[in-house]
Amino acid sequence: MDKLRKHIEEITPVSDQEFEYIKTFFSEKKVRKHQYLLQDGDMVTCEYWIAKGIFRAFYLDKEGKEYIVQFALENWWLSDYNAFFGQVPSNMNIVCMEEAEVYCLTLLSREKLASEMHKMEHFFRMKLTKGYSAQQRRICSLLSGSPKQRYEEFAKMYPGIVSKVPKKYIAEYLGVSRETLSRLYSGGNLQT
Amino acid sequence: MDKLRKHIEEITPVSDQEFEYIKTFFSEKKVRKHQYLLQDGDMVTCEYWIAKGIFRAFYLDKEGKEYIVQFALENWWLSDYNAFFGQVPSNMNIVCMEEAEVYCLTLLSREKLASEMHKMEHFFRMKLTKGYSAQQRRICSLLSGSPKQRYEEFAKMYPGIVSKVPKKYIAEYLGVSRETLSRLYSGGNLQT
DNA sequence: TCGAAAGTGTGATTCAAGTCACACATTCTT
DNA sequence: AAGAATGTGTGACTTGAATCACACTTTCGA
Repeated sequence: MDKLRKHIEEITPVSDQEFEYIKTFFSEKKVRKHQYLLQDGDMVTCEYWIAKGIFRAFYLDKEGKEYIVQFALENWWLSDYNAFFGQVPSNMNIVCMEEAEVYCLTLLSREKLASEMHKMEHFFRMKLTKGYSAQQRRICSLLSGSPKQRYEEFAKMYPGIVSKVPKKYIAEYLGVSRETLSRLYSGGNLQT
Repeated sequence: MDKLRKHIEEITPVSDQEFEYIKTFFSEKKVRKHQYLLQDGDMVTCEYWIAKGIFRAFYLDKEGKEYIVQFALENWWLSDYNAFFGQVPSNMNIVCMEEAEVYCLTLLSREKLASEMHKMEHFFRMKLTKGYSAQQRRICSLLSGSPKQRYEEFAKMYPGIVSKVPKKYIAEYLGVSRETLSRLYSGGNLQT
């Protein structure tokens, strides 16, 4: 749990005592490759903080095609926030892609923690702020960029992901076909 | 300012006294059609709450093509949050499309307000939460939807915008060409 | 350790949407 | 009230990316 504390203290310091209390809101969970953390249609009880591992969050259209909404690595928060905050059934799936360990926080715990400790409310707000910004950049990139630009931008931003997950998922994240993505850096003038 | 109070009280009640204090953080501003609230390259000093009017927030690529990141109507918050939170020069433009009145809140004021009043921190977090969810839905729609689906979804979600702004901006928001959008509901099987 | 499954590159073909071009309608502006 | 600017529909043409198809490679699981 030390890593979680460090993560929180990137935003706001907490005393030993405070952290002891914060800890009680989380529960630990180990997840193996291919295991679902969340499935289509489930109620979303928790959000997850990833201590270790890689996940992808995607949803399926009627034809069963996958679209990746988010990757998540160590130190990231992850859930279907639409469903989590709105307390409606999820339409997303979250799957483990690499042996993982996560801490779970229910919505109730989250809100309790936020209301009892101003600094945790602040922490969550700052995290949300950063996420909001990142999403806005992604929207810009989806709207304007050619597949090539999108890929380059993504590769620059998240080199760790590019090297660790199969290309086809990157393609799904970028909104291009696997083949097109492949042609981008083989035929194309792109350094891996 | 009564409307602002009402807006805040949708999330959390505030006493007369508290609201008097909150008010001091905002400054009022009138904006006319075509006027820029924010321009490419500016430092972003404020975020804005719209008491009245319509805005569009867009950015321009190297070729000068416009991409709409967000529309904003009455009761919405608006800024280039990337630049605002990160305190870097904006790469967005915000233009008034209909006679408006806004309240301005600087980053400093915002953070001061949030740190002094837990309930305002909560308020901002809740707003951010909603915005985050909405963006996530938009990302899904951009990734998966055909132009037609995207348009239908948008029209359903924001009927007020569809009826009030020129189609070409809707097209820019959806990431399709003006012509394609036009063909969607003339040739196409789509009710206006 | 061997067969199956998953990941990847590349060609051929198709097609949806972008681009260009123009006519007409609507609304600003002075 | 007239002319300019803006908004909108529609045709013809072009094109970039999706799709389909297949070979080869790597990884995984029993």
